[in-house]
Amino acid sequence: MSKAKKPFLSDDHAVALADLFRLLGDPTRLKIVVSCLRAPLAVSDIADRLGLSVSLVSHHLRLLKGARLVRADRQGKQVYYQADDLHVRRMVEDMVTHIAEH
Amino acid sequence: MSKAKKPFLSDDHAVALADLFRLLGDPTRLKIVVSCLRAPLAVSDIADRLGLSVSLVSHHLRLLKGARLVRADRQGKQVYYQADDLHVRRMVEDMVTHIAEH
DNA sequence: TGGACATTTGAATACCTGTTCAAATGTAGG
DNA sequence: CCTACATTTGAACAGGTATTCAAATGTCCA
Repeated sequence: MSKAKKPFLSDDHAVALADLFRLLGDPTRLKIVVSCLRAPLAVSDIADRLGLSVSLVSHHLRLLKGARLVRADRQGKQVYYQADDLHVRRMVEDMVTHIAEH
Repeated sequence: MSKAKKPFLSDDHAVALADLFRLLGDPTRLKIVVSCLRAPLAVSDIADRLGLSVSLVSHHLRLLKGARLVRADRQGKQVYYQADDLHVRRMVEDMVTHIAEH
């Protein structure tokens, strides 16, 4: 049970957290994240499922990987991606539900 | 107890949710939101506290108000702003804590 | 009403970023 | 090695956006 501390954001933390939100702030990238929230998915599978070019998906995945929002696993020719940060994963799922419920 | 549904994002929902994240995806705007998470704050107070120009803060508040992330209350000459969406408020507090704990 | 204070608005600028296309790299099998 | 498939990378372009400055609007009080 916490004491309801007043949240304070240092400049560094603000930048770090904003970086995270900004990555989720693009519809295409957000859909990519959501699509591999539960199960690992190959790049071309994500592209097919979302109707996007493989190149575009790869560009976005690079950014997401850079922020450790997503993790890559090579398996033969294909590279499987999945959401990596547990906390962020739950938060995103939660917000998706929130939006769906209006 | 929910059944752990697979999160799905329609195009509309993706855009709406991404809009929300994008608003939080700027460090200045994020700090503005956080600064009025708990108590209503006047525009000039926010500006002073964060070391920003009043004009800049006002511009950002307009965007935040447009997304109903923030609510405005005029009291005489001053306009007090506070975070409006309960769910988002909790989410932001949660993420601030998360970032602070690394 | 007139003047001081608080906030909003608009235009202008400089920077950032999502997307596309073409080319390069990596990987498995014949 | 060569081919086919999967992914990555880089350059280029278009559109978006955070910031600043000056001017306008709103509000109170003498």
